[in-house]
Amino acid sequence: MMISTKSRYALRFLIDIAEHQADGYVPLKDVALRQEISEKYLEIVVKELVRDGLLAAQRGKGGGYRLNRSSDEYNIKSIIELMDGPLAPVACLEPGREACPRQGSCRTLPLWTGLDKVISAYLSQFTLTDLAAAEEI
Amino acid sequence: MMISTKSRYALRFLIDIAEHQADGYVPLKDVALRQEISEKYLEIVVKELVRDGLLAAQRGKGGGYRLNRSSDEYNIKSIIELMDGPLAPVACLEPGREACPRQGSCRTLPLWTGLDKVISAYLSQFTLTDLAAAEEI
DNA sequence: ATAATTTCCTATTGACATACTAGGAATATA
DNA sequence: TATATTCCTAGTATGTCAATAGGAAATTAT
Repeated sequence: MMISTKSRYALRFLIDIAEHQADGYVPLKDVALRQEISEKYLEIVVKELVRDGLLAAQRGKGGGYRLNRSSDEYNIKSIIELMDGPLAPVACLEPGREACPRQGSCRTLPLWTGLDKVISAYLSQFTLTDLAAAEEI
Repeated sequence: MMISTKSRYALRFLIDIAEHQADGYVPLKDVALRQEISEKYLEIVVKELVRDGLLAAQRGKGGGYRLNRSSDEYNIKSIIELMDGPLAPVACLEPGREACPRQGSCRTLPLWTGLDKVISAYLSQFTLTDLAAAEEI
């Protein structure tokens, strides 16, 4: 398993907001109830989404969260990378990493590079809109 | 990062054996030296490969390991699953798991199912032969 | 036979990340 | 002013991963 609970919760939170923000700010409590996720843990997840500008937050009574942009501007790959860090299947492919000394002769590197491409390409093609709307992708 | 050190070492071990077994049994020590992997840890990895019939082992002086079949009969996906367990990107897709109660309404499930397919399809298409031979895949 | 080599077996450990909990402060509205 | 909500800091339990340690069993080369 490679996609963390944090990423999965973040996606479900964003989708839930996308589906309910028509009525104004959506309180975290409501999402936690609908999605059956611990409020306290969800707070931690959502904090990062706010900090990175994906969500607008409003404190106090009547407050909550709403999306900062239209839902087709939220790329799925970006969201996951925001929560989990690089999607690279092996450490030596993570960005900002010094080159592995075995790189030249490594028989497995091309395999991992290809896998990385396939995963990135797949996740890059979807946005929140796709997930909120679709029964099937 | 999703591919464990165990899987990566297993692949490198098998490839190394494939490239050197012409001379007879290949001792673990030699592979560990060439691949710069801790002998003791490699033992643990290799033990599983033997137990599952991928490798034949010969004890004592002049002993070591060799492949049990021809190298194009070693599927990469199978090897990784042997070491790491299911490749499913999320727990709810792991085989032998009771169905998630939210399954019907889950907005993210199709995403994970699709990702799982893409990863499986990619890794299924290669064998040890491809890795041992290829500079590029 | 014997020494050397090699696999096999059991146990332990340190480090780290993940998922989650707890309590309350700050803020805004009804 | 009461209430509802986000925000902030801290702590914790659990588990997994990668690696180490020490030696027993087996087999061969000499």
